[in-house]
Amino acid sequence: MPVTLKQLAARAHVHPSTISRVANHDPGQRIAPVTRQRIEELLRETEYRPNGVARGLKLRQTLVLAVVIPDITNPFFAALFRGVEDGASPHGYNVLLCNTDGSPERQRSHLQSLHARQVDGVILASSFLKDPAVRWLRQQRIPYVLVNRYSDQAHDPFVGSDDVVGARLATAHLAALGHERIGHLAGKATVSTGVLRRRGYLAALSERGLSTDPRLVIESGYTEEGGARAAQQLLSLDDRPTAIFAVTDMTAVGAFGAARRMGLRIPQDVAIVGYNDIPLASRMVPALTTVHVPIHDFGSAAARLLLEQVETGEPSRRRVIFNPELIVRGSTAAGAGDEPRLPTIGAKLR
Amino acid sequence: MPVTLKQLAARAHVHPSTISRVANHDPGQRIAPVTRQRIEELLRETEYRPNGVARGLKLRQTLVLAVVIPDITNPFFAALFRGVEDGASPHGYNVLLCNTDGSPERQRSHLQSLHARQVDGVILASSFLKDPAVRWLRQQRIPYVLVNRYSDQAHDPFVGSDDVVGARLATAHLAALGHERIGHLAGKATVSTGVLRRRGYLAALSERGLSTDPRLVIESGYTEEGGARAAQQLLSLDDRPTAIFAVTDMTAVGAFGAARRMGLRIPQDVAIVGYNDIPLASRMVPALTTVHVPIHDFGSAAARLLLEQVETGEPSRRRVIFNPELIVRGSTAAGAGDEPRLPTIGAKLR
DNA sequence: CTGAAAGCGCTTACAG
DNA sequence: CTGAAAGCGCTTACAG
Repeated sequence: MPVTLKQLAARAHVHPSTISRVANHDPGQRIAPVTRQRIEELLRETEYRPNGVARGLKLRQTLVLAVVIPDITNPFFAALFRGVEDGASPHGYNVLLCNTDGSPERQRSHLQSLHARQVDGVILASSFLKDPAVRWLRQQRIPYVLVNRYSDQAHDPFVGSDDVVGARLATAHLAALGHERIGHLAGKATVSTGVLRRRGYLAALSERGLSTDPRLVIESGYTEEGGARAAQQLLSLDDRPTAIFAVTDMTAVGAFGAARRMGLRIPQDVAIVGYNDIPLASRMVPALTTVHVPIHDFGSAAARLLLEQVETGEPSRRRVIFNPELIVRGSTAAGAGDEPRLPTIGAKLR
Repeated sequence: MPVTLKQLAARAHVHPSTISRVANHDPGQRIAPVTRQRIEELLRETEYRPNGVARGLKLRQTLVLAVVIPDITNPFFAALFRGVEDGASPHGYNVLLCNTDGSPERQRSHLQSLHARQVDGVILASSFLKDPAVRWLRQQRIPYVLVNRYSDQAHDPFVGSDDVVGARLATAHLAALGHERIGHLAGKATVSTGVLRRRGYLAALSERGLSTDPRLVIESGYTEEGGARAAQQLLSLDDRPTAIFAVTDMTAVGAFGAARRMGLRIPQDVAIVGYNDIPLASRMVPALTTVHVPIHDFGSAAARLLLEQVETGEPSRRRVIFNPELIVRGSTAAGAGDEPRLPTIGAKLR
């Protein structure tokens, strides 16, 4: 049992409130230098640290934040979490991590549990479009920030990038390489990134005058397995696409695997572009062309937006939008990868 | 503001304690079925959830655990965390995540902060040999479990695998392939995995009658960058090793990069073995031969050991040791990789 | 300058 | 069966 104020007070022959005052360096009250010194000595000696739970109850502030994500084993969310912790930790906050696996029920139950625990705020990276859970957060006046995925356009504090722009960049790049049949491993229709990246993909196609064959768009969700499954389907078409834009790097990884299993070469038989630029992307062979977004910055910006609200006590609608940036690597440009020793077999592109 | 017991009591015209009793389904006390029904209805209607902070103060139990690790962006720790959450969450616990980046100071300060917050227990995967922070945990009677790295042999509750056995497996495999100059990217001398895996490596060499050239052992630490640096050094030797055993998969990833940059082929010019079998290992090209350990199980077993202590109130010295298992892939056996379409250039091994 | 009290929201032993 | 009280460990407005 850690030492308590009352015990310290008994030892110092003063009232607990006096100890509390010097422990908190209370600036308003002036304490007699002699007693202050005596108490400070005692504090140091006993390594007194106020009980955070009691403090939280009294002050209505727990100094705990929560990050709610689909899955921490997805490198995107690991980098995001680091950003949050790096942003919040210097301000004295600890951060709870909750994985939902993309399930609205788990998200909901986590949020309720976090609320009961009186966390000071939550960063939500797993929200759905028109997510009732987000409305609930708003209504409960729990400070929150949405990251990467939004729920109601412009209604929530948000950190992310312009997904339409990013997806257009990716797709236009493939078109510029001469691809005419470009497939899309689509995110979910219930998630903003799914809808917007699909929209960007379609926009780029029509800007280039390319037809938009609906059979070339298959929902993959956001997992490697989903990407593999959808890519396999796409690449089994009679007139299969020569290029694929995957909604995330992880689904692109799945597509890599599927292509390999089908004996297709990347990028010669099928070019692949991902989204996010997770650390894994540049290490793949061939390295993955992708849309770079500053993941760590997403996290730290979200922490900043959240702490702002916590400290002012005012909800915010601020949005921080980063610019997506295309990174061309070997998975779309034969020979441009980081695998110079592999013989280039001659691109088929026109 | 969530609804409180007092408010509910006013609405139901009963004493707060009565509400508390039915909310907690207090089995000892019997409540009049009529009032119970009325109150249950009210509870449902208001979605009452007891304030966890107040409850924590009274019950001296916060239902919060903490996981302290070097870095969540290392896939090993992400999988470990999932194991912990999956093990603890069904029991009503939330889990704080703290990254130390391998710094004893950060570890120490996180631990103190967690203690002040009265977390119910901590899972520590970043401990050093004879770690004073671990002794401090013991002395403060904070329930804890060490994972993967131990501090004082057999003195702490621990979940992990036999690192000497695993390292011997890896090294013996290389020797069996005919390698005679086998390098080692070593962990730190201050960390159990570093010491034990180095020991296993040396044991395997001497069992095979191979000389142990000290220049072939270079400390890489546990990061990709460290692995790249150390591998580069190793591979620059006049009589460079033909095989490398890396203390972890992440350092092996660094070694891959270094080898590539030096124009060396894997496995023909240099064979590489890692440790842990993170998801990335099987996706590399060539796929990484490594020592498999059940990372997710590490986490859930640690959660189990921790909750055991929390619930009994007794510290434990139980140890859960999993068997490491060698997984042979393309990085040591030319042609055995998952990249069948790459031309095999002819192995140099005798 | 310091003490004493109230109160954050809960649980539970004690009465009745 | 239910109420009233005490107390978990803190902070802070109020006295003096």
